[in-house]
Amino acid sequence: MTSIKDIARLAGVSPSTVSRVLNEREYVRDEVRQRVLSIVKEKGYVQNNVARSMVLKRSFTIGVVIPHLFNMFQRQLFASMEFFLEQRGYKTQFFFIRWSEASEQAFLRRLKSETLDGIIFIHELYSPAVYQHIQERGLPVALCTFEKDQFDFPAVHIEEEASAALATEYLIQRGHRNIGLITGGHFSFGKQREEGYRQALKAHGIPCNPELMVRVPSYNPEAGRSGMITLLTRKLPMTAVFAATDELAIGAIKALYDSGIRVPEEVSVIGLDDIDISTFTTPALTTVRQPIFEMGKKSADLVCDWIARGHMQEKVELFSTTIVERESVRSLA
Amino acid sequence: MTSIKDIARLAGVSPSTVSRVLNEREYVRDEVRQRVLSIVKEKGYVQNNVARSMVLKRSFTIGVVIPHLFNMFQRQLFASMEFFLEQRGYKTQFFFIRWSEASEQAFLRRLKSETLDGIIFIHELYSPAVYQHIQERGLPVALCTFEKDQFDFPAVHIEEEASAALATEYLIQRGHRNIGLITGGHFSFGKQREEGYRQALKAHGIPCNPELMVRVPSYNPEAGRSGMITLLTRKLPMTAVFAATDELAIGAIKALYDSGIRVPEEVSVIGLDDIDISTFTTPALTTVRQPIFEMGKKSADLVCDWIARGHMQEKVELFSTTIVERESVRSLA
DNA sequence: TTGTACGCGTTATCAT
DNA sequence: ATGATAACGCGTACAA
Repeated sequence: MTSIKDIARLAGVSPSTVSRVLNEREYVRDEVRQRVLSIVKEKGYVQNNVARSMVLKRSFTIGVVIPHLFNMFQRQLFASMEFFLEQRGYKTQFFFIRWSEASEQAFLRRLKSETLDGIIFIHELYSPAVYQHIQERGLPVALCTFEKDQFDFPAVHIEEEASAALATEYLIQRGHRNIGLITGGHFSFGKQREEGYRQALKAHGIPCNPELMVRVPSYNPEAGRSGMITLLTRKLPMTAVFAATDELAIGAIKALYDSGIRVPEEVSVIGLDDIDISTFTTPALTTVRQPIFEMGKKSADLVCDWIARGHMQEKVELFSTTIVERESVRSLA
Repeated sequence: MTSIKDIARLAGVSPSTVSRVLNEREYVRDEVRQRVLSIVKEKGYVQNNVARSMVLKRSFTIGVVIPHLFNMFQRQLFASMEFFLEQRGYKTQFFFIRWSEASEQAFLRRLKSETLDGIIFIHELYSPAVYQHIQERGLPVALCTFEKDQFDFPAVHIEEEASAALATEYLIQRGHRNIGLITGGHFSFGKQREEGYRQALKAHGIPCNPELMVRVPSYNPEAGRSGMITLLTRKLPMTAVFAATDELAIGAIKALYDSGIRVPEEVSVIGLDDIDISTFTTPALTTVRQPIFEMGKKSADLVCDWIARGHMQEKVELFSTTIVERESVRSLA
């Protein structure tokens, strides 16, 4: 590969001058600049990033931590991040984490050996070791979709409880009283959304029936299906279900369909997230919209601004959510 | 950050010795090795990858090129790749490409400045410049889901035409004669699948009606919906539709549902890919299964073996496909 | 078995 | 305005 020295030699200047031209530094005689540039172009020379980040101690790379089996919501989130990160001149390096202590350990090792300029988490880690390392290293960071109270990291997410309450309330206002819940045990938001559901019920004087609630081990359609089957076998009166995520809702609708129960005529279903595919389910899913795109942008901004200014700014950025009315909820008028 | 020199000093040895210990090189006195190792552990020292790849001219990183708005099929594919790549000790670096000449150019520039050990394409580029660069550089490469005849690169994909013919044939065998097609114009596979559809029709003496075929600009559900609407407005007799991808099929089913046409009672729909979500549509999608997981593994193997052996091995790995019978196709008995 | 010296490609500092 | 030199952290000949 041709290096900066080759270019310097061919242009009859020193490597420093070439470097100055390439990085648009200081004053270089225009004639010299043109000469260098033309040779660069002719030779198709490009700076070696490895060498650059070695001396600069920067990699122009932001890490994004995401579950290995990321769902469609996270997929949209990180597409958004990658977009804005690139706009600001950063590359994105993904770290896929599996659901195990070992995987988190391995990640920490990798993190230490990597030269990152910043990092964004779309995935809540359990072991605090990683967060500790980041804090000690002073690495610019942003948490997306959750918070970590023990650490003073900026976070962007929605008002989880209020959003879940919004969904539940929507059901209540349409006359539903026997409302099921499908949520997950992992991650903060699963419990927070359950809490929102409880609050909405309570606010309307509806008793909270534990038999109407299930916690599934994951947040994907398969889990939603099994959760709904569980609810169904309990044979309780139930006219509506709030699924803590859209993917859960999709699985729930499927279970209903397989049992010959019509949605929304017999049972209404509402989700939370508003992922792309929710427009395309039959019936189309009524849900609560997280501003995914904006949240991705905000996360990117948080980290990039931190890097640019040299210090952290805001602590928490809360996004509000809105109901998206489609076809999966019926009014019990 | 603590460097190899710090460890050396603390252990009372030279940096080279530490390096030898870390890389399990040659003979190092066991006592010395233990001492070094314990200090490494104590200090939580990890090698600096940037410096390593600078001197080694290797990065232990495989690039994966993927469309910026990758679909669920590609998502599963690259999850599989990342899994196997990691198993073989490689990191994965993603390159998201947008649908434009400029994006491909930008990618080429990045590619040149990056130190990659190999690269996998899940996305067909138009400009040959990138392929040329890779060939000249002798970079180990694998193409996944397509081939590039002009270049001698190993490729893994399914028998596109045969698979499309399989889907069409499945419809024909169930008594369908007026079979619509929704496919896309971009990428080789769109045309190949169209060709398979034509062949199957021809093999059964069914005339190919251009009015029954639409080409949409993308392969996602939204495109599938608009494609189906187009077909519907032509008001031709049509009892079944072959959608070139599952996502297209999902959109097509949606359009049918919105028009009050029941699937499969009035119109049958078959897809191709068998992505995860296809189990959860209503009705569940009958489709042709690509062995996504295995294809991801094979792509990873192709590149890793090339690196290990120093030269390319197989040229093309063809995977066969199978029908997955679910609920979206009806027999016209 | 271990240490010394050099080089990888680049940028920053300091001369000139 | 430009060049020489050192430095980044590591691996590897080669010397000891």
